[in-house]
Amino acid sequence: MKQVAALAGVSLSTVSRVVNEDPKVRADLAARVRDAVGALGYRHNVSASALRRADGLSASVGIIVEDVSNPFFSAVQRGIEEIARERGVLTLAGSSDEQPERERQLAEAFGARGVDGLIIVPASNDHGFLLRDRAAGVAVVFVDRPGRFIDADCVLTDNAGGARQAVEHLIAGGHRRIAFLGDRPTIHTAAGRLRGYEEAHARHGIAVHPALVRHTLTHSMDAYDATRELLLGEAPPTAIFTSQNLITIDAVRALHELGLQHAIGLVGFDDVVLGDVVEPGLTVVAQDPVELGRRAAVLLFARIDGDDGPSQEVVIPARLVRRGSGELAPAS
Amino acid sequence: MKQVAALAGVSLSTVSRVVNEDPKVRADLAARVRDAVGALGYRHNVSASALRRADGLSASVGIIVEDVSNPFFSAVQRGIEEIARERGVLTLAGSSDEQPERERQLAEAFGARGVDGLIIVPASNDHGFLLRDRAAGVAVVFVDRPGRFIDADCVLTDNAGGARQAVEHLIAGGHRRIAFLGDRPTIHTAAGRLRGYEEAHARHGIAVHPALVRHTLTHSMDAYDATRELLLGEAPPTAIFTSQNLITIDAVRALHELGLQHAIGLVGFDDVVLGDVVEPGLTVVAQDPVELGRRAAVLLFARIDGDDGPSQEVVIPARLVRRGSGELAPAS
DNA sequence: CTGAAAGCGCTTACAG
DNA sequence: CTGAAAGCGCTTACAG
Repeated sequence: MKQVAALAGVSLSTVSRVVNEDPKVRADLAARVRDAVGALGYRHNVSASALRRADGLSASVGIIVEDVSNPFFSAVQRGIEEIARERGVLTLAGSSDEQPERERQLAEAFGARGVDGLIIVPASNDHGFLLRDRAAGVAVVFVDRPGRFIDADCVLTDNAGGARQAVEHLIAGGHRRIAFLGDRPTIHTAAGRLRGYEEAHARHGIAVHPALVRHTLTHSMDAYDATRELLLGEAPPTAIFTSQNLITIDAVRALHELGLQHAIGLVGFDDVVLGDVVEPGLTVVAQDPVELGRRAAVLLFARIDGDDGPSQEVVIPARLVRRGSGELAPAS
Repeated sequence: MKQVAALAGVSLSTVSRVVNEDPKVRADLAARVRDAVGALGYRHNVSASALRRADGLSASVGIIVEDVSNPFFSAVQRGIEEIARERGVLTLAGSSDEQPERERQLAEAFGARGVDGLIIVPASNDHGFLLRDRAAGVAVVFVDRPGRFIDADCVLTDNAGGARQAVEHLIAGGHRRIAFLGDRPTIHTAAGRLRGYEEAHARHGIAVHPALVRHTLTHSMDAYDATRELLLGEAPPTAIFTSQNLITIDAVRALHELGLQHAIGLVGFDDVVLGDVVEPGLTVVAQDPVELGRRAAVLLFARIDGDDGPSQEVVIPARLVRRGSGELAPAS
């Protein structure tokens, strides 16, 4: 910037004003500065700028998801990026891998880079550590799951409602022995979906069979193994509700290998690529992850712009998509 | 930091040294500083630090891919993150949407935030604009496709070799009329895969039928429509080579809707979720996108660490995975 | 080993 | 409208 000022024959202040598009600069001076910028290949240093500027904004936000390569979360990330892009805001992204410690480290690292806000898919069960960041002026919005021990905006899918819908759909089809395959029950979404599963049973006066409820299917083949065990064991279910995209994929794989895909009902939470092509087609309760991301970003930028109203909880409904696997009648 | 110094009763210099883990600070002073840091909830400002520090490093790198929500690119991003994480380096990510202008803007925006390096999936056909960033000390590595008009490291899949393998596999199965469904031919990967398709034909003395070669299938239903047109037209192909994940998915969908999935051979470039469950299973030439990302990151950090050897081109082979769709004999 | 001072690249009252 | 000066939060020679 110093060089630009020298070449243009103006002061640093003037260069700064031109770079920041202050309209009060005389046209000919501005033109000279812009020429110098071009000639020198000057690059504005946003970090240095943020250091001194009144609002302290760095025009960047941090995103913490469970795993950037999970299609669900990468779609959330994409939704955030779309809104951020309109404002010229950049996104930093990191994967917590569902580890509280890693989540904390990422939040801290983002904070240390001066992000204006943080959009977080919670991994830990205490987000008190974010209070400090917020006190330092960092906006915080949670997405997919609410934060804990902190009052902040969040954008959620109606997990219980979606799961209830899925399971009631199976019940309406005549199923009475419906298995539940879930992630760690400590995860908010997993808990909500389990609740929906139970509510659906309760509404129809059907008992939940504890042996059919399987949790903590977190690793690559867990749900595959659980599906096999359930189906090959005694008193197998006539239908399965898989409560998450990766679990659905594993279960479908197991069903196909056992040749039971036309015999056992299946509804999954989250849509899955090729879900319409597999036979039978996959009946799912679909979320809209891009929309989840967009809404979270809108909320975040409202806070960055100074909105200090009470915190909001946005709930987005899930949509039942019938494709065949959920419309199979029980064998008996 | 000033407050920390005051509370600990030491100078700013000492606080800075402790924060940067300089071992030459007396233990009791260091302890006092750390206590003060804890008590005050002090957060280190990495941007301000980078401004003054000798190496000028911000411990962040920028990633530009076509679309962060495409499973292929999100896996690349994940691979980069894994390597970056080991070094405590953060990743900024953005989608170019295959638009040169957008790619340039992202690179500039990342540069303005002082990233130490850039990993780019090229969208434009002239990366001369990066020369300026590089002169300013920003390392550059390309991934998936090479950059143009700039001498830089890149990590590529063997596109021509993989495509050749795929098409020769179909030829070995008896196919002579093999369609090619591709992205914009200006994209390096698409061009390489087309070349492999042509080479496979040439090696076996088979003529390529221009009517079976379809390009620029960039939008959501393009490949679906193209598949229908080819199959419902006169002189349809007996097999299809789809040169990219999204195109494969569209083509499979069209095949299934036409009920031709067991009649028409198919090999796709890129693996696809549920590709083993669909019937017939999808034969693909699989890339390893996570590895692509990892290798690119390793190369980038070597440059950041000062490696100024000649630029490298790393080529990773693609792997044929037989699952059924590529082993279908031609109908005639 | 520690501290006072200069300065990284920038913005912003404050005069003029 | 423009410029000189102070200062954002930090690091780093330089003395001591």
